[in-house]
Amino acid sequence: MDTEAALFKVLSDSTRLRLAVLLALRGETCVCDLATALDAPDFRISRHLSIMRASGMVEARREGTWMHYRLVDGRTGLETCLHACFRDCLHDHPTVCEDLARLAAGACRKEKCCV
Amino acid sequence: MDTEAALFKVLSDSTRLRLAVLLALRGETCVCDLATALDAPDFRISRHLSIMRASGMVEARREGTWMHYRLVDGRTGLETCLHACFRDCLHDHPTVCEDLARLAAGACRKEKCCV
DNA sequence: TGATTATCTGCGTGGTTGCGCAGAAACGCA
DNA sequence: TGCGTTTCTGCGCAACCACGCAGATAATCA
Repeated sequence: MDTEAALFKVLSDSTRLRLAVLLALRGETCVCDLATALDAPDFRISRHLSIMRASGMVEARREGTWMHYRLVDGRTGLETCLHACFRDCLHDHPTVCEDLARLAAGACRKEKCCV
Repeated sequence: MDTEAALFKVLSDSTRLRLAVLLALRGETCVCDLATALDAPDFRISRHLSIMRASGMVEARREGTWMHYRLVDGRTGLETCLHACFRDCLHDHPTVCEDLARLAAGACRKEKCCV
């Protein structure tokens, strides 16, 4: 049961939970866009993503200077169920809506990122 | 989003996660039976239940010396979804099965409890 | 090579967490 | 009131965690 508790622990921080929901809704996204979305310093986003990566929840793909993160497909029933929770129960959460709005407004200003 | 993260935080400890799943599967159960099920000292169970109670996840009902705890009906989509996870994804988890077996073997030896 | 941009990481700090022990509280009963 | 049972709680301790800062690393381009 430690494995399952560890999964919940990863989601027990609001920064990481917001990242997980964003990745579930938007798919692959780069660090700078995630930092814009959450209005948080990039090193904080990066550190939380590395925690999520170590737990196996997300994977990373490098493209030039940019790192693109994405949610790994659920490998257990619990993981799959939680991903569904992200999409179905949290997609209209005020904070998530704000995050998405900031992302839409601020992303891709750096032209070569996330095209 | 802090509210939702706090919900995950409650479940991020394996003792509390086991308690939540047990209560989801068995319904109302008293502290001594939960301590038997998890094979853990009663004061530890009690403390974790008080954390779950403070978060609004469980409610308690006193009956003489015994305290019976039960999962509160989900009041948000997320809570309801998580309860479904407990029942659908974790009911056959080895640890949960062991907990249920200990409970079946050891419960109600104290005749007046949980009849 | 050197500058620039994007991302990551070592470090110190303050705050939180779960633990066991021991004892307290709540209740029933003689 | 006094005893036994069940449950809860104050305390001290060791481990963990998220934070910001500052600097390192990685890749691109002039």
